[in-house]
Amino acid sequence: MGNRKKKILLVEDEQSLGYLLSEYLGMKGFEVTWAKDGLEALKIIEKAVFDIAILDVMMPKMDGFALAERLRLNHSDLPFLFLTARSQKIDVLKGFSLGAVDYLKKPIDEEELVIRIQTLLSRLTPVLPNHEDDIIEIGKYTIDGKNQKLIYEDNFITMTTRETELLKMLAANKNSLSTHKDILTTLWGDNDYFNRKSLNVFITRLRNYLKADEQVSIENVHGKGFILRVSE
Amino acid sequence: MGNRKKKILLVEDEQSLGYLLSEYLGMKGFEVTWAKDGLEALKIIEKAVFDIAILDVMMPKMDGFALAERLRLNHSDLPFLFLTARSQKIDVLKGFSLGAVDYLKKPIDEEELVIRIQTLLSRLTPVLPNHEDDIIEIGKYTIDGKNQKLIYEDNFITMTTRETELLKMLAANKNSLSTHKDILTTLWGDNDYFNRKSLNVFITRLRNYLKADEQVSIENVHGKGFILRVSE
DNA sequence: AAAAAAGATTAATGAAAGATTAAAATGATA
DNA sequence: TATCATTTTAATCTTTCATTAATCTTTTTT
Repeated sequence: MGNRKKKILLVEDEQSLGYLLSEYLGMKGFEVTWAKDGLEALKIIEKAVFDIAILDVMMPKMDGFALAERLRLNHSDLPFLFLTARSQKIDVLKGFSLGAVDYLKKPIDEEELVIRIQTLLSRLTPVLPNHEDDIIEIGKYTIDGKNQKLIYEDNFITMTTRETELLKMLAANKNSLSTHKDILTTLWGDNDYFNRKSLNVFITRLRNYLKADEQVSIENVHGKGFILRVSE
Repeated sequence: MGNRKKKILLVEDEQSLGYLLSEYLGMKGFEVTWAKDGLEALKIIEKAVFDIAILDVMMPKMDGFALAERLRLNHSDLPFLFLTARSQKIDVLKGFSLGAVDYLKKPIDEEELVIRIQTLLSRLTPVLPNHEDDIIEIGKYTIDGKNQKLIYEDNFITMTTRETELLKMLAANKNSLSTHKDILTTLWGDNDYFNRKSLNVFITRLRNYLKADEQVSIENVHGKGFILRVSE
């Protein structure tokens, strides 16, 4: 049965540590793919299946948390563990709430890392059917995330990838604020002037899709972000 | 090795067609035995070994299907092909499920018949195992995975291995996304640029096969994969 | 109330993905 | 080895979609 090489996605911006870890883990019989930042990781993950991901928390642009959030949205079945230099309680909690399965503080003890990975992999193996349906109900709408459909009564619209991600993110905390910053770092990987403009375009498009049910609307909080409002 | 004359059992009640075919096939180097009905065929088959049988579906007393069933029971290694004037979907499917290797509609094109017999004889040598039926219904189509046939009303297409695998995979989760990644890793074993191009070619071919029933279509989800949609 | 900032809307653009057809390579058979 | 079916690669055309741009509206600040 599961005797193939386990695949690890390592996301680490720091050259020396990344190299060290990928070499060491490779030596230990894992198949390691090393991504230098969150965006690269997302691209890689579209093309291959991994058993576990190791994420550095501190990275430029899309940090470990933002990446984890993104992973939760699209690849909810991939377990991950965090590497962190910081070690405040708040960070740890946030990580676990995002679905982290473990936490390791830098400097890394390579042997311990391998042991943790192995126990995690063995523990997690039977947890495969975590492959939720990815369905969210919003008023009279149903968001089918997997198929990128927005279903209303007997009809459906095929949404683009960005539209789907954005709507899912808004829906995930409906009736409460999704800040520009959160949305942009999670979905775009970077919070700048142009991406914010882009976000506005998508908000307009979603509003269009959602206008059949007047119980549902996307509300702007000036200077802060957006709220997907569902009154019932 | 097999350079002896191939033996054909022709079961055909109609005098003129039976005569014509046995003469023609004899001329083409086959050794033909002509039985005028199912019962006679059974008697003959007790005494001699044949390479292939050609059965008319419409015969008095024991029709082609009944005979095929009987052959299955006693001589499961004898491949047969049907001749039929009728051409309802149920017939075609029933024939394949009985183990038919091909189907020919009357009026018979003798040359085509010879070609089909020859290819069947060469192809069928190792095909003995009579495993599961492997039948999937998609709209008005029936996918016969075992025989790699796509059946639509009175017609069928013989698909290639890849075509069949791909269609089966799409059909296995119809109306829901099959990602590039899944398809390519499962069917091609590797998810790269060229295989994806190859996949596109097969999608085009399948779309062609499927265009007779407009309830059935293969939908693209940009950047993600394909959905075999069946609207009903 | 005027000016400035943020947001909304519609349209234009360019790069990437997909579709299609044909040609070449591969692999099995005779 | 030549042949035939099948798959892959190539070349070309079309569509899709995120972004950018341009313009208009609303909100906030002064």
